[in-house]
Amino acid sequence: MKREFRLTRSVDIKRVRREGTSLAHPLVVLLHLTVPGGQVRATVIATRSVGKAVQRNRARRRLRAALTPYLPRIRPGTDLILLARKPALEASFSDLQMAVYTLLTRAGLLI
RNA sequence: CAGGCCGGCCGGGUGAUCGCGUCCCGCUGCGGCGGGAUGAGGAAAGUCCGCACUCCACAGGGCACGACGCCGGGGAAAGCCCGGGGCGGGGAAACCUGCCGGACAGGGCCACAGAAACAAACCGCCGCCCAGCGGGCGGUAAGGGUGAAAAGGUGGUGUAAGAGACCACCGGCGCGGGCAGUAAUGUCCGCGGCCAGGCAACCCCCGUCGGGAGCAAGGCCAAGCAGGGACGAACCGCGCUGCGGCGCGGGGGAGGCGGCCCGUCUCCCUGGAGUUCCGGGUAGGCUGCCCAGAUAGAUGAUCACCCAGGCGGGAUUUCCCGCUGGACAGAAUGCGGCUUACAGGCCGACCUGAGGC
RNA sequence: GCGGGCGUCGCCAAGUGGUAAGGCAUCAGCCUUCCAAGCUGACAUUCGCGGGUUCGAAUCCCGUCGCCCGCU
Repeated sequence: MKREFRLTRSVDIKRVRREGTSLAHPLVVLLHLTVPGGQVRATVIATRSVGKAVQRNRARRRLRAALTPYLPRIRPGTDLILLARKPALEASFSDLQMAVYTLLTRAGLLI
């Protein structure tokens, strides 16, 4: 995932968490917010509840890898956050990808 | 060969497809594109000790507080490393492991039990007296009993009974000396008094060291806003004066000084330094910051084969087949240590047992 | 990255060198026709865990694990 497509600003992330819509799945939670004008920006968060540093990094990397193929198909002007849950560590990669796809579809973000 | 023990090292490899950070080169329609190089650990971890570095004006003295404490060497330093010494614990052995200034400087504590816990007579023993199958006074720490702990052990002399009271040997302590060792210390000889607890991971005393905070330290830039209330030292002397003030000295106030005092520095003394309360604004960038160097955090995803290892089956001396399968863990200023976690494997030294030559 | 604090029964907790209070909950019994209340009794061989100091440790020292709070 290129830096261009990343949601990096602390304020932006706080805004999505505050004003965005959230959708839950056993493996991952999706938060998204429509922001006029911009391109797609996304980030992955794994909190301490997922595990220690190794587990958190691993969860983030796998989720990022699962999300990347869908980026070109997401409606522009969307900020989104993927929040890793603990079972995401044990899940297979195809299950992770399926979970991300399901969430994006339910949110109506795919074009 | 089996088991153990010590030290050191490694801690998957190759390839394919899709991707990421940083740097360099080239092209560019400035959005990028192409090529190349490079990209986690022995503990990166816990944050337990140090140091560099930065700010607190300088980092000064004393108190307080904290850490450390056998000897020698290494080290910038350290609750660090190496070697050695003493006392203790474990093991058959190789070896592993705990502790280490002072208890006549002083204070405190030692529950229960026990007569008594640092000063002592409950039973017993002995003497005398009352007098009688008991009691009183005195002597006695050898015996009994209590306890984690109660005036060194054995034998003798001695005595009313006893006791280092005295003697011999042994153990311990102190002093003096010889020898070995850089030293801690060891060992031998002589002398002494016979020697009255323990705990300083309780306070404490002695010695050594430590000023405080920490890269969210700190520096620069940009953006933004709105101020208000309370407290607050009566200054004094001298000199200059263009009469508005200014300078010097003393006194006082506030702060640096994050525990206190001294000392010291800065600012201020009535259009006022500053302290404090309420309210308002900001939550960005660059730097510090690295031959990995991010700034919500790059080294990943998927797969194949191989290599260790484990299990099962068939041959049974090395062979074949199938399944399984690689730990602990992810840099955020850098470095030196400590501690803790860790599948499996390699190398070397040593100990014990069994067998062969 | 850094600074500080707390772990005692299922829950809330006292105890800071001498053998672990108390309340709620739970269980058993009494009372009641039954329930509740009340009364009586039971309930911590590991004080988060592992070592050490001490005659003796929840308490003192060292290490370790978990949780909480604060700092841009």
